[in-house]
Amino acid sequence: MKELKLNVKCFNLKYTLECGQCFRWKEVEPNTYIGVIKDRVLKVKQDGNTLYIISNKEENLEEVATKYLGLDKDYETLEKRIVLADDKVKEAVSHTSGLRHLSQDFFETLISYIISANNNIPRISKSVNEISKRYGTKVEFNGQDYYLFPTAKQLKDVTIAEYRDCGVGFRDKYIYDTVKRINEGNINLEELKKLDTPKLKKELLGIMGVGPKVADCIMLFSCGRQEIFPIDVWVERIMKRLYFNNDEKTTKKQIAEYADKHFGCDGGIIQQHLFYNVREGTI
DNA sequence: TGCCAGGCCTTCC
DNA sequence: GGAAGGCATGGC
Repeated sequence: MKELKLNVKCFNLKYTLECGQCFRWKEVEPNTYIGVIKDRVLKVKQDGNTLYIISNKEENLEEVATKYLGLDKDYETLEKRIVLADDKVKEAVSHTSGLRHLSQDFFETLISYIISANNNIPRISKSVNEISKRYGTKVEFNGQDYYLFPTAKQLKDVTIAEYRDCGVGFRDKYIYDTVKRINEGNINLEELKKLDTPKLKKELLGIMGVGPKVADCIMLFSCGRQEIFPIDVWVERIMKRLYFNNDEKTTKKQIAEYADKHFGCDGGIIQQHLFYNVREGTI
């Protein structure tokens, strides 16, 4: 098995994989993670400015890993720019420098974030893994079995009750309906991805179980819309504390407007730093 | 035990 | 258009 070695700058594997944007990575040794992405298993280790990557599938590995991990983007310039936003952002970024957005699969992200509604990260992770194990393609890596996230086609005959058995709770019917519509051609993800952001959001909001926050996460994490600033309970809390004098009456709309005005096209990554830090208790 | 989690849907004004 | 209530389930 050939090992890919990549030189990186302004990249932190731990922050990138543990910031809550993805659900299928597991730390197996210090600074070493195994995860399943669209079509393969990756084992990634970071040692300083070097990433060591092996996979069950070596075809296009460098290209796939580079794109997935966001290594084709200039985060040095980005971070230098976002810390100028204000001292609160600067403080947050000082704890989590090197955190990047991944470029994740659209369908997997859609289903995962439908599951995320009023849920917690460990349980989301558990459900996504269970769906993969039951319905996804099995692949072998280092003598162990892993499962790709299933395609819509592979989920064609799955019933609402079977989703429920995967631990998704009341979101079972939303997943069922979404998969059904995709398989009927009623929703075409490839076409959606080409839409401009307002149109894309409108289409996503037409999917059962997808509201404003879930739509935002999908657009940010799998459609490359970097300016999107998702507001969940954690971000709402920290934004109120940092920018609205802890005023309980502050609305999500006010927070969204503030983020748009002050963070602009960098809203997405700033949100991610705030989210990670507030959960860790570092801001 | 009761509250909370990367909220959304339905119902009712 | 906005407010209130319900919702599965595991962790604390």
